[in-house]
Amino acid sequence: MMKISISDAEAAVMEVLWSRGTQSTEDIAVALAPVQDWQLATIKTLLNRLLNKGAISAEKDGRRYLYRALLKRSQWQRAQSADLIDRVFGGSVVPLVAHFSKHRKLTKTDVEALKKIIESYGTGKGDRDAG
Amino acid sequence: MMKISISDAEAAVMEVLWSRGTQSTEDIAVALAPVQDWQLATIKTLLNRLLNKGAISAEKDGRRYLYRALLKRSQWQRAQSADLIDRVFGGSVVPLVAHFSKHRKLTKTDVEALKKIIESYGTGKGDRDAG
DNA sequence: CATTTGCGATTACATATGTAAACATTGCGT
DNA sequence: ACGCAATGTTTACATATGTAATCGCAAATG
Repeated sequence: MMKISISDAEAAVMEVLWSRGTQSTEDIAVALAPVQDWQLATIKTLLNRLLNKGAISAEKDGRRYLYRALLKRSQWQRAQSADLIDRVFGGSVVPLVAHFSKHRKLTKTDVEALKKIIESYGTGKGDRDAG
Repeated sequence: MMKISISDAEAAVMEVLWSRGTQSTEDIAVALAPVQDWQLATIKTLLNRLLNKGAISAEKDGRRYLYRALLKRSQWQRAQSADLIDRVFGGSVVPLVAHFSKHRKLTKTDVEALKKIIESYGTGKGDRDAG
């Protein structure tokens, strides 16, 4: 299982597939319009690159194609996190959280949420995916 | 204060300056030798790019230069973190930690450390930098 | 003083990425 | 059946990045 790595622009397209499921090029263009000032051509290019990388699949639907994410969002998030943690913080989440804490980037809600996560850690309360 | 963005290879060089302080090209080469299979020329290129980006400064020392990091490691870590959190997790650390938790990537020690951080959060125990 | 040589500066070149235009194909409407 | 419009495919081109080689100059050396 080769590691798929996608670029930022490509991730924007994936985001649409992740949140809206199977979509046509047009659908994606519509979904991205409010956030990305891209020509349709650009989206076509990105879809192609994603296809080549194996991050998405295409299934014919009449004249056009419907695209579906193969790479899962959680896979991607995990890879991105691991990458950051390794590259920037020497392999542990702790310095990252410490960093946020130190710079007062945690809201009251964040702290509460983190407490819950930490407290329930190891008690089997957290669900785990198939990985 | 413009935002400086450095590449991965450049970060490897910064890492040396951050951990060892002011260094000459040779020093850097020596420090990197065990981890990066680079020619001296490569390091020279990277130092130049870092200079242009304003991430480091150079001070003459006889025939050579001594380089010093201008961009602080914490600045960089903060920028990288913010970037990841925004790009991948919608702006909050919580999903990231949750993610790590879910995938059992937290060691016992991590959990303890996180508890401390969370508990002391807001009590003024954490120091803050000059912003 | 002429020559060698250690360094920084300049130039090079491939791949990835952002961003698109041009081209090709094929199903639709008339 | 034929031409047009919608879609996908190919080609394009600039910038960033990884990775170096080469050039040019100042300093050390004989």
